[in-house]
Amino acid sequence: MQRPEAYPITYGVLGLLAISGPMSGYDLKQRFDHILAPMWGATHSQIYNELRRMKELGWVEMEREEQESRPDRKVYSITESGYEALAAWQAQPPSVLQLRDELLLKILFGTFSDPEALANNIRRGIVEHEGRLQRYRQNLQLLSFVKQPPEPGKRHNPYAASGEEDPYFRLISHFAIAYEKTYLESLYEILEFVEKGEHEEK
Amino acid sequence: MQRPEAYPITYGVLGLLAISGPMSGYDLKQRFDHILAPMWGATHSQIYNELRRMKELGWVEMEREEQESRPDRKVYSITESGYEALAAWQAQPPSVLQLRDELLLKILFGTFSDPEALANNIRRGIVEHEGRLQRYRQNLQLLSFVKQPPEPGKRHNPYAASGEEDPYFRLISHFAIAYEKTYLESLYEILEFVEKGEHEEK
DNA sequence: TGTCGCATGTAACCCGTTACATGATTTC
DNA sequence: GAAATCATGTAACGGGTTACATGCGACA
Repeated sequence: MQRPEAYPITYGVLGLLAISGPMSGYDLKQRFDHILAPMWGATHSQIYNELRRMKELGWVEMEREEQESRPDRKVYSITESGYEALAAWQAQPPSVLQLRDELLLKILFGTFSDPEALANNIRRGIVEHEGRLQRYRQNLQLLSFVKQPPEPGKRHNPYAASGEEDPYFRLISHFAIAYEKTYLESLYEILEFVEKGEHEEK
Repeated sequence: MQRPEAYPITYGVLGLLAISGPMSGYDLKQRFDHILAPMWGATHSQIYNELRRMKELGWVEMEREEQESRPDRKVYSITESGYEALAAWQAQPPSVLQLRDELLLKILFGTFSDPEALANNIRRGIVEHEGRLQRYRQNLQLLSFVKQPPEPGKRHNPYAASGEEDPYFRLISHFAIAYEKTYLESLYEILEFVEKGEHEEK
């Protein structure tokens, strides 16, 4: 079987260009961290890589934007061929979700751990996920409008162009919020158990 | 910064040996798929690799078990030095959780997708996660006793040896069930929205 | 006759991570 | 004067996946 020409991360960048309009690699990284955080992560080096790949495939175009006293911005936009590639990927069955959660792994083997150290790590996890929950809630309030100035003769996100919010972004944000709430509830429950054991130890 | 001597997957295998007792690589793969499915995945080739790594580190020992008309089983058990390594890892702050969910990615860009194809993929996701939910529930009923015959002079899971269930396994299973329920609720909600749009399209 | 389960490995590949690199401007 | 932001890249490395490899017994 031959290797695919693109990967989920590729389509992640492509899709962001589709729903949010033309952007530089730098902007894409910021957007990625806000909007795609619940489902995919990417470093800036990866994004620049995918942009090069997609340019070679003809899925995106690049326009240089000159700036004084700063490096030029390279603004990428999705092409018609890019829209087709995006829809074709979306029609394929997705790969199976694979979690990789080191905190849960440490908890599972809790019998062999120092209770205090374990409790500390659970508390760290709670702080981390409380932060995520807040950010996702802010996303809904601040970023629910995926704005995009309509350009004549070009395709664009119909919701964004009309000033409405993209309903899929709202659905995914709800998902992310529900997810974090469930995650946190479990962590609090587990912490309670570990702290009880910590107490009995003394 | 130098590379670590071991990784989460390494400790996943090591921890399984700690809570479930001596096992072959083949057994570890089966256990892994059942117990660690909610938080980490591993192929058999990876497990054999980690066993080799840990044997070199002195964290596990191997004993060959001869069998007629089948390949010999190599039974691995955790050493005292392995227990120490496990606890040391557990005391370190865990790496940040990074989700990679291709289905959510496809949904987020739903504006540009064929609604019927998208709905089909959501239905696939529902089937997948309903299956997971069932398996995690069965885990709780069938595998809640992490049995392990007590061997004199050797360390072991105190819960398993006494015939009690490991409370951490129960907590993690509860987590996994709550997680899948939340995930499914969101998928049903999203499917409803997509099907409504599908209908209006006609 | 063929596929599934048992049982253990090796080889190739690449996405994703980490570190390195550059350099101006603005903020504390 | 240090740190953060803007802005774009390259290089090295390895964990994780996929495919290849072997061979017996049981079961349909």
